[in-house]
Amino acid sequence: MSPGVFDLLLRAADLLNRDMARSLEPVGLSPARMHVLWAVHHGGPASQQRLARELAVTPRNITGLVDALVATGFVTREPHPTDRRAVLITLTPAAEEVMARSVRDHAALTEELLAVVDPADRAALLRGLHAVVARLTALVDEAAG
Amino acid sequence: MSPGVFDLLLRAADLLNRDMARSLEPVGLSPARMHVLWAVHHGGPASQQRLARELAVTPRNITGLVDALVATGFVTREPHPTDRRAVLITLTPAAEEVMARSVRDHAALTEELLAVVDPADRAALLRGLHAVVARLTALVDEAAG
DNA sequence: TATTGTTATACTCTATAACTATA
DNA sequence: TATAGTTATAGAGTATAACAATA
Repeated sequence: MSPGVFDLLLRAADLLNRDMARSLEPVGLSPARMHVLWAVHHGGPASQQRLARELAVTPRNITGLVDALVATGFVTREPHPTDRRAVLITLTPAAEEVMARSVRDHAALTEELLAVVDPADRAALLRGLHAVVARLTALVDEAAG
Repeated sequence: MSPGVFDLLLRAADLLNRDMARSLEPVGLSPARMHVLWAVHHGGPASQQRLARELAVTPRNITGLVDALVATGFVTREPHPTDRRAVLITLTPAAEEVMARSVRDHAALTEELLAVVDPADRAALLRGLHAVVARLTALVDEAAG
């Protein structure tokens, strides 16, 4: 029996993580820190609480990631306009540049991956992946309560 | 524009990792340790060098994972029959049980995921994933040298 | 009283470098 | 001289619990 959806997705996951870690390394960013930048880039300046919710991680964890991103010049902690307890995590120009390049690389890889798929299979592949991701999302949400 | 292959794969990867971590937790296994058990289960008793190569990780890292698996009763270090420098990592009955259940869960999830895909799309989905994984493998291998 | 972020502490995974015992 | 594994050290990511400041 050839590998099923599960095996293929697992393998793809591993490879994607490897590839992303490799491409981030020269910029001095880890996957976890990139994830924070990505969340701020889509979604705008965010409180650490919001980031914790979006990355499904503890607030304490965000404190550490933001500390590192501040130290390396990718984000700043700005005062929240209406809540003096909170901060607004904001991207620096350096981070905006990284994100712009990331979006381009991202699009290039999407094209490259789709290019190796038989044109007749492309629509079905995307539909199938959508369905699978939706089911997985439901499973995980359900388990998380 | 709806999400492309890349986004869908990334999302699926994240969800799969979450789901696997969740299902392993009650058994007292982390993803990295499970990965070791999996490599020994398929492939038979292994030296730590072989495991390091298969998991693409340093030998020192394997020492730590094996230490933890020995301490929790999932593997034993047996003497290598012909090389007195090496050891053979072997699964305990407890680990064999865990693996048997894992294989069942694995098959169940594969079926469950495929079930939500339109039957007319299934073959194309598998072909497409195969092609994408092959391309990703080539990209990563090429980058690794 | 509830929420935002931080200090304190700890565990897991990972890496490099130096060392030992054996090949 | 090269290989298998370990000791020593370090850093990143993650978690819980207790605490301060503010809402």
